[in-house]
Amino acid sequence: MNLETHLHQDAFTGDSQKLHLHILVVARQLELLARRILQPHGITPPQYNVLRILRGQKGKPIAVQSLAARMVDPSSNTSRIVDKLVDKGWADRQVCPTDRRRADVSITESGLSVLQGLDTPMSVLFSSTMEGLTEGQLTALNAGLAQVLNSTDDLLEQQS
Amino acid sequence: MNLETHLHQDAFTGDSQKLHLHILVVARQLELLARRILQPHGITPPQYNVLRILRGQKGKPIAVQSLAARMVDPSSNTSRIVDKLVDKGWADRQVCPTDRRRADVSITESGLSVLQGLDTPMSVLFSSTMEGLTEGQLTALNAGLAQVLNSTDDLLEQQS
DNA sequence: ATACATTAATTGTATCTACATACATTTGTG
DNA sequence: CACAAATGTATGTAGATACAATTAATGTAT
Repeated sequence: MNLETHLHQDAFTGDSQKLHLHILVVARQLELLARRILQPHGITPPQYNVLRILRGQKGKPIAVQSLAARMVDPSSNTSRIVDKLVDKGWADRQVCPTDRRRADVSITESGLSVLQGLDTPMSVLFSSTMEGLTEGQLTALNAGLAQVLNSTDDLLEQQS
Repeated sequence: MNLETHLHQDAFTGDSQKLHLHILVVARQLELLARRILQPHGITPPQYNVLRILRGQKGKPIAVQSLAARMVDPSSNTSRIVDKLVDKGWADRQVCPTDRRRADVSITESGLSVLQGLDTPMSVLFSSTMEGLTEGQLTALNAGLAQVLNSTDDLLEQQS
């Protein structure tokens, strides 16, 4: 099923607009698929994202703002996402000794084991959604999106 | 700025995961840019999406469910999005004469003129975000994402 | 015709998000 | 040291979203 069929639309005004829509639609689908996997475990995609970052710290605590900078969706609500994780016992938060404004966040054993159970289904998701692509296409797509990311970063920076 | 820098991360576990993240991050950026344009006019991205679909109907009314099928984000809240548009006088809703369960939605003159004012900035957005790409890259990206869309459609259908 | 299932849209509810703001702490400057 | 500015986090609030349940109209089978 192509984009036209997916959106029940005949054509688009240009390849740029089509790519724009393609990116939005596919992102939406990927998030939906991830949600289906995470939901039974009581985790939302942003929560999963934060847990992954925490695990990547390999024990080293991280400040909330650094966490936000590493997230796919760097909203201003990282505090509340961390709240949820702490409530569930998957993360630990304590005041940073050297700068008491900061909150050091780290993952707990329980958080690690939840993540571990998700590793396989999530990596199966990654590969199965991309399995129709050749290695060359994968590289080309990543390169192209890197270029778009460049443009959007510029445009966003230029506004702020 | 590449994805690694953007997410403050060193590497990814594979090209599939990287592409997955690329798509999510770029989609997020594109939506943010669109939001900046739409916000001063009091329109949200989903509302804009619906208005565009209504205009594409060229006067022919459309049912809420068909509207939902054509949206980028086919959430179950199309009713409430239409509510907002009707409240602002941009859309019109009336009971379908042949099937009174259905609600026929159409765009108003006022809605058309709001859209018209957004056409230029939005198409500038489309082209400026994609301007770093060659025509060939655009085509390749669209083809690649069409392939991914295929896979995600399959996976989602298979679940439901 | 009546009962039952199906379809279309809306509504309820909890959660999540955006954006602005508040509060505490730290840093820089005279 | 005093004091303004900047920084890090948390919260208040309105609006949006996900998912389930509900209402209303139509289709279908006996």
